Amino acid sequence: MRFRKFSLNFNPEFNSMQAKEILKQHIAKSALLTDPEFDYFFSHFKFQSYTKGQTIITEGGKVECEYFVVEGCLKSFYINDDMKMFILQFAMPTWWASDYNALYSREKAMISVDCITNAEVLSLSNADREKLCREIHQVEHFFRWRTNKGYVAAQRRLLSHMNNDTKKRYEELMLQYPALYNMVPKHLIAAYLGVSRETLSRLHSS
Amino acid sequence: MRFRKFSLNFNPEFNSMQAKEILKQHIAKSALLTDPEFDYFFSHFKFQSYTKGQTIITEGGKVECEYFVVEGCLKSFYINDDMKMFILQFAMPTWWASDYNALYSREKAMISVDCITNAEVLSLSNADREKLCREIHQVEHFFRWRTNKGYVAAQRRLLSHMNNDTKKRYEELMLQYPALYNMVPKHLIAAYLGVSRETLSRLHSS
DNA sequence: GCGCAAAAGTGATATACATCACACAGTTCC
DNA sequence: GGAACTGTGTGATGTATATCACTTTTGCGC
Repeated sequence: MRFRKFSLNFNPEFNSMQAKEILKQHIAKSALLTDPEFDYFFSHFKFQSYTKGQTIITEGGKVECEYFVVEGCLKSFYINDDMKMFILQFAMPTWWASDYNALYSREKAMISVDCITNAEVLSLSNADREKLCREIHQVEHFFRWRTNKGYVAAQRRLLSHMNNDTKKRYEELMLQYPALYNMVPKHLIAAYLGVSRETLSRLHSS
Repeated sequence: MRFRKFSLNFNPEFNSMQAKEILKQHIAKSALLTDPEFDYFFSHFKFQSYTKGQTIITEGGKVECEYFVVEGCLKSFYINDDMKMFILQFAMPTWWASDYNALYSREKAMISVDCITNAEVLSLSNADREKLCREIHQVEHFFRWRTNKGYVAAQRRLLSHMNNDTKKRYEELMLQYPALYNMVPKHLIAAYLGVSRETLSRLHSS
């Protein structure tokens, strides 16, 4: 039997209503919104389907939105002058992705975002986020907590990068996201760890 | 003439009123508070003086506060099992420092904070921050923006670490904070860059 | 000013990782 | 089923950086 290694893991039945429920549960973890408040909040999101390989944010372009992943897997990445790619984040369901510097500072994107698998996302524009934050105190609260979580995670990853060798960082990543192993090609995992694909490959044999 | 390389850069006249003004200017950049609101906000801070070498947050201990630097320079750092130190942040005037994971999650500190020079800080407890965020919407707004800035900076630094060699990262740091060169010993700069002091030393000769 | 301790520089050697080159396996598409 | 492409494994070699050991310089208390 043929084993589809990079299975799409994609449910075509997915729709906006299920997405709404997933976002609702997600928000509820750190903010208290009444049902009407949440409905109003949700009305600012656009439900969007992307196919594997599609680009959502392009380096050098404008960034208008941030994206809440409902299904599938995105990556946000940077490509340097030697065309080498570095992955900042794999965005799995209930994760958010964007180029936050570009988004907040109205600058051109330095970071790209694209789809590793087919994906369903909810997009929210910068203008609408700021509007919602102004209008609903608890929304501002939610975004403060979410950003704080991201900040702590980024610091932790930086520390891990300074402190640990490739093998240790790889094991950490697999412990945190076991699903990645069969979902994304190894050279992308290498690009996340910041090593060459060859070095990553050799880890298994040692 | 003897040149005091690690000058204290310390103004004994500094007092709570000047600190208040510095904090006010800092907040005003991203939030709009009325004077009474700011006075109320400020009333939750404690003005504290520390001397060079004093520890503010100890690894393994409780973390109750975050610290706004008014004068001097702090460092937040992690020490690994081999007793090697990694510096997460140099905190200069108008910067904030704490172990944000421990502070938000009520866990024990993994990160320490101490004083590179004599320092004047304003401390704010976690409980008071949350209270103020609840009571004054603009305060929550301020902390969202501040945290977002930190998040973007941490991501940028992670990228720089994956992308650039030591020399480039050193030059970046010196460009961003020229004052550090004469303010902190070189082995601390090495600990920030994540390289050995020997390697940093050899950069100059090449 | 003297003496100790902390900081900084330097040489020799070891090592993790990058890079280049190539083989081959798996997937996709006609 | 075969071609083309993408992904993966592996050997040989080069290089940046760590580590260890030692010396020199600087800062600071007495």
